[in-house]
Amino acid sequence: MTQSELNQESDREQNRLSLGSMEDLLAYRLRSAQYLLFTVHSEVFNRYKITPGLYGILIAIRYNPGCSQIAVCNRLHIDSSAMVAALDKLQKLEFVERRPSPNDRRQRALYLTEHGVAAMQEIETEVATQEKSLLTNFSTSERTTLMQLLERFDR
Amino acid sequence: MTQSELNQESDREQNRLSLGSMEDLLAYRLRSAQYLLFTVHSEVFNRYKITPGLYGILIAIRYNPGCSQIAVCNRLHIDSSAMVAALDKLQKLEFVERRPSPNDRRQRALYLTEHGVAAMQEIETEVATQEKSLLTNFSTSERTTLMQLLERFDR
DNA sequence: TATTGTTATACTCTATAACTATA
DNA sequence: TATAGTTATAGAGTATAACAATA
Repeated sequence: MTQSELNQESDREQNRLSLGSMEDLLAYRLRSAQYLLFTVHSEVFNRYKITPGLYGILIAIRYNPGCSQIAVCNRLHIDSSAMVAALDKLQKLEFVERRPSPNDRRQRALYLTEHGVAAMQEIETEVATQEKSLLTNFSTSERTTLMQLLERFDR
Repeated sequence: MTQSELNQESDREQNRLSLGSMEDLLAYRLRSAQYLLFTVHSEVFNRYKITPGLYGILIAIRYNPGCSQIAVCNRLHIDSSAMVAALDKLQKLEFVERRPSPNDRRQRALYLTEHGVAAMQEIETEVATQEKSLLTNFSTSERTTLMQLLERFDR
């Protein structure tokens, strides 16, 4: 077996091609860390038949009961036509209600159902627990530093 | 105008519904920061008719000339059938060549074309410049801290 | 006139299964 | 038997334009 064949073998086992300068890119590091979080959380999301995107919508409604669809769209950078399909799904899962808005008859006021509230409490707890266990080898000050640095990219 | 109408008005202007506990989630902060980076880089990617995903593939090939498709798939968590379409695009853009592998006739050895090498030099420079300008209000030590913390999520 | 939500549509991304040629 | 690459296909996500109801 030649040296180049050995390298290929080792690559295959480790799944580790070099990505050169990309490994020093913030965009790559963010994507890479997010991929890990996504993988860890996906089991919970699957169990409740939602996705990270739908989870964001549920959170927005949970903390802003009665908000309009467009408000959620703007906050989460979701297209208004995509929001229709997403809410249809969440309504079918009986997590969300669309009620007529008292202020503006064009708008729908969004609310979690009782079932939605209960499910969200469970999901939020599980997600938070998973994050904590992912951060066990980070000190308290490292965690706050990381969060504070990331917050500075908000907007 | 009532107080609730004022709140709605202010929400609309600021696009700022509260996301409650989600704002303390690492997963949310990562996604949020990544969205900003994605937005900033998208103009460059559009100009070269590529996407962040295709950029990752180009980088992998650039730093591992002659690598197989499956090696890139494994490194970047891309499905092998999706890789076919991605490489078809990159070949049509004349960024990439698929050559027969000398070691294993099942494999294709991937290489950047001359045009691909030139384009990648330009793109990598622009991307790095954009990141630098995004990080202007971070001190040198803040930047290294951020990157080192994020690296610890790598696998 | 402008905005909210909807539909229709199209395009991309992703994932699965079945196939081929090679090992 | 197993692997690399391909095709076909179906599902999800995303974006655009046109529309009805309402402001």
